[in-house]
Amino acid sequence: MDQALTIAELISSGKQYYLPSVSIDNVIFGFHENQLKVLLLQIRSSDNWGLPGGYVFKEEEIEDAAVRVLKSRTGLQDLFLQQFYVFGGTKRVTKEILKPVFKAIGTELTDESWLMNRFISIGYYALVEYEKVTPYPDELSTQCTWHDLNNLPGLILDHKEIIDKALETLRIQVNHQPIGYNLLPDEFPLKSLQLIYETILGRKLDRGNFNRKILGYGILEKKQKHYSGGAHKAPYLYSFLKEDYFNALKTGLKKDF
Amino acid sequence: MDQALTIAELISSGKQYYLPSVSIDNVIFGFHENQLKVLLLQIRSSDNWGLPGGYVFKEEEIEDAAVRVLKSRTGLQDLFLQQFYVFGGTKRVTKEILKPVFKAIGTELTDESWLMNRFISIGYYALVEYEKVTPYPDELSTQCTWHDLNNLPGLILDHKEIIDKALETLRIQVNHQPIGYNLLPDEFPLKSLQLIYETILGRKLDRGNFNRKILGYGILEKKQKHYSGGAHKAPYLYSFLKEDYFNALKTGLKKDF
DNA sequence: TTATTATTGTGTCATTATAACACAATAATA
DNA sequence: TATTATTGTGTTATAATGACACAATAATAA
Repeated sequence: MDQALTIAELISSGKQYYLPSVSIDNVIFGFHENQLKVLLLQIRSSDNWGLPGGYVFKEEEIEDAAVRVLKSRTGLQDLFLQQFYVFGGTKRVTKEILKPVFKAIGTELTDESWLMNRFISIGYYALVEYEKVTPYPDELSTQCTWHDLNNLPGLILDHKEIIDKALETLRIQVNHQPIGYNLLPDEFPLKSLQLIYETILGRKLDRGNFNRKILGYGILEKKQKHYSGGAHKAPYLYSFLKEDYFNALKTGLKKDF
Repeated sequence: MDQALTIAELISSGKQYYLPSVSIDNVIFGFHENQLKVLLLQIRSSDNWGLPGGYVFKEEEIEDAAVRVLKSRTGLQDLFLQQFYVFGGTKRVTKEILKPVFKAIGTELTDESWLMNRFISIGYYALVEYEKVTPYPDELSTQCTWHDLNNLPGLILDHKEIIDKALETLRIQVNHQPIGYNLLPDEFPLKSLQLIYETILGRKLDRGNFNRKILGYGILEKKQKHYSGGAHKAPYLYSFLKEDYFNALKTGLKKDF
């Protein structure tokens, strides 16, 4: 699942290039139309979707592998991937799922293929600015598109569980991660940031209290007004003061305990 | 590194039993004499110490493997292991470290041994009640003892990094983990719980404020007084109300954001 | 031109949480 | 009986939180 290898090569001789038993799955979150989205690939020959994942070269750092895999399967690059969990179930990969996929691209996968072995999968997540992304699918997939978190399609293997775990991790680490920094454009209204926090935390926040609190951290800079075209008062735009933001995150936006 | 296999078998035919490329390392925290401790094995033939780790059987769930490995290397069982990170560096295992270890137990390890391959290691941590533990070392180790976190001996591979990461994870998740539940005996004075929080958070807490706060969560039950023998007032002992405690942890002891 | 609508920026206020310190009570020892 | 160390609890100032209020203001409709 790397650009350097064709599918045929992957099947026939992937074993000699890749680290056995280890795979990567990336959960990419985006924010658009006031909703948190996740990037999925439609598996060729099926109605099922999957996360952009792949394998690790024998002499490659796993983080580098996560970055490379994501680029080759979706075209995305220059984003901050964060490892969050390992999915190690013995029943993760089944031939019922893999065989039709490879058949659809004109290749036969035998029971003896190294791809049919057990793989544990290292989960990475990233938050990306939706507008900056033009994902394109690889050979194995027919589509690469954003999906609403509340309305996911059928997912292969344990990918639903992986997405849920990524979101849970994000929730627990909400005060230690640069939530809005990567999900929003350079300039944005406070309401957008509030909606992201509400989605991640799974509850409504009071607008006034949210504004005062987030501004109180001293990590935002007020910019010009934004005339949205709606029949209402125009909000000010803000941008992150990157240095102050990352300094504040070191100890957490709110102290623990 | 399992009881069913001898060291000789591990070297000669481990490859056919174990999942390639994947290993486990356990960080076991204990609390004794008002200090947070970590359990280490002294590597035979050296002054270096290491975490109790091992390998995963081909058809074994990784969590089961973590439990089995810990039992076989230290004798510990019935504790709650929590996965926290994967260490995937390409340079983790070096022959300079492994060879002398196996030589010391009378076995030669060649460059071609499967043990010399690259392994990524899945980190698990557990909090255990110090008094309930009688660790004993396995064949590869001369000692299995507790070490003060502030005074660690020389550690092999990236085990220092693994311990640091475990502690950092614990710190971030402090409001979502049953911190004291596993580290303390059934009944304990509030001061002991306070010291654990102070160690994990790395700062002093005010006694009065801590008492009021922790009691305010309604997760502790007051028991009889404990006459310690010291020249001072005797503290009350407390025990956790297990059900209430775990319910409170679901949303976190303190709400995020 | 004026009224209507939706949303913004900011204000208020009661409640709760936090931090820092105070002090009497009390086991054991001198 | 005095001393010592530590406990349970109290006080007070400051800060954070949650719930709601209301005038200001873009765009649209009357």
